[in-house]
Amino acid sequence: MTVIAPPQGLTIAEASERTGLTTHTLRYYERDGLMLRGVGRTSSGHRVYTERDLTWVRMLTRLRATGMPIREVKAYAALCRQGDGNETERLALLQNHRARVLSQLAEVTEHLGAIDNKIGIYQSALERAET
Amino acid sequence: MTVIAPPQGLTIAEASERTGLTTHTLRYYERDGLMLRGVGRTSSGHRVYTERDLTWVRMLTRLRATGMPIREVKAYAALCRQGDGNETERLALLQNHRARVLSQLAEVTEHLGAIDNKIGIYQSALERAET
DNA sequence: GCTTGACTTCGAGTGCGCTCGAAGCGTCAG
DNA sequence: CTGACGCTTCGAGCGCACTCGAAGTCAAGC
Repeated sequence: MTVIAPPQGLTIAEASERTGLTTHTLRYYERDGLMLRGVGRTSSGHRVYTERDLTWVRMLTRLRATGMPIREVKAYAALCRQGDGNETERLALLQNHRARVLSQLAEVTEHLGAIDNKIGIYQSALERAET
Repeated sequence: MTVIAPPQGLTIAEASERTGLTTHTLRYYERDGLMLRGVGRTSSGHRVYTERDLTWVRMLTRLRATGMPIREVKAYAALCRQGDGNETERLALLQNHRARVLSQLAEVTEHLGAIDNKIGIYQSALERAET
């Protein structure tokens, strides 16, 4: 019967829809300690997602989408959870990640260039064949 | 006792060194049908890698490094193995892959931008803190 | 008051791509 | 002749990130 999300809160189904993650994955992330804090519950135990939760999930999604392993996201979440005073560590973690992503982008781009060459070879072979 | 590579051939250890793949991985690729043709053997059954084999392994590495799944590499290998006449399919496969890689690059780049913003925020927060 | 269905927890299962270990053999230095 | 080494095959195991299924609960509509 459609759980009514309490004022300002979203059900897990709504959170799923807005983040593009499945409800399974959202629960898994919470279980695994990737959320900033445990997600709130209604009196009946249903999850209530706030906008802050969604904002965090979106950040988390960016980290994951750029290849940060779960365990490192977890470490970052732990730092944020701890509160003020460790900004230097958080910054270092993100900069580290940034460097890795950049070098991976460069690598992929280089490989792509070689693949493009191959594509070019097939294309001109086919052109020659059809004349 | 150091297997003497036959004229123009390389042992799996040498192939490993030149490709950066472990001998385990090289054997696994062959087992799994990713090689163009089975790698040659000496009379005693040891693998003999030719330059052509290495060239193929390097292509294969590029495909893998850009995220092509093993099963698709296998499909591409099968097309090449089949010989002339399916260049259109090979081209389509590569172009398809190229498109996926490009959109993935774009996505990662976009996420990276957001992460960069976060980094900027931490940096200016830290600067403000130390004055 | 009963059915419905979206939620809950828990733990097991899946797919991918390696990665590793065990057991055996062939060749050569000593 | 012996021992060591580097290969061989085969099959099992692993790490990651989900993904799924089962069994139960709870609130609302009929």
